[in-house]
Amino acid sequence: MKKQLKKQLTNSDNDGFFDRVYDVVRLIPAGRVTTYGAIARFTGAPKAARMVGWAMNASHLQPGFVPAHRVVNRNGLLTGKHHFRHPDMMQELLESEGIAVENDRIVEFSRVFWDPYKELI
DNA sequence: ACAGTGACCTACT
DNA sequence: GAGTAGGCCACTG
Repeated sequence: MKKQLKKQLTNSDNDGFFDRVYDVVRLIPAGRVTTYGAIARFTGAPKAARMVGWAMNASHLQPGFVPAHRVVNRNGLLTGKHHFRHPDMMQELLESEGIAVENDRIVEFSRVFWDPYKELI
């Protein structure tokens, strides 16, 4: 575990996928959210959404702040809430940023959705 | 070495 | 529309 993470942290023989993922996630403004798929597309691996999820799993070990709570699945569902220190932390973080969450789902998801392609061009 | 498992998504029945 | 299959690739037993 530590070895692999160290590899990514040191960025030695890494193709940069994880780092690009973290970079994009860090660029998500407060009060907006994006999806695993959107990040995967934007980082050049359209079908590697699961890897984005895995990257989020290790995001808390990254240097700096990685707002993993602003990344949800395509339906606006908070599928990753159980991987936070507290299961309800994800929802509370989102609500503290002005995002309404109901039944583990983001209300008005299409309105707060942040598309890297539209915002980072 | 190998098979199973995932914070997922798209595309095809 | 629901259900299935395939893809991505790191990690685990």
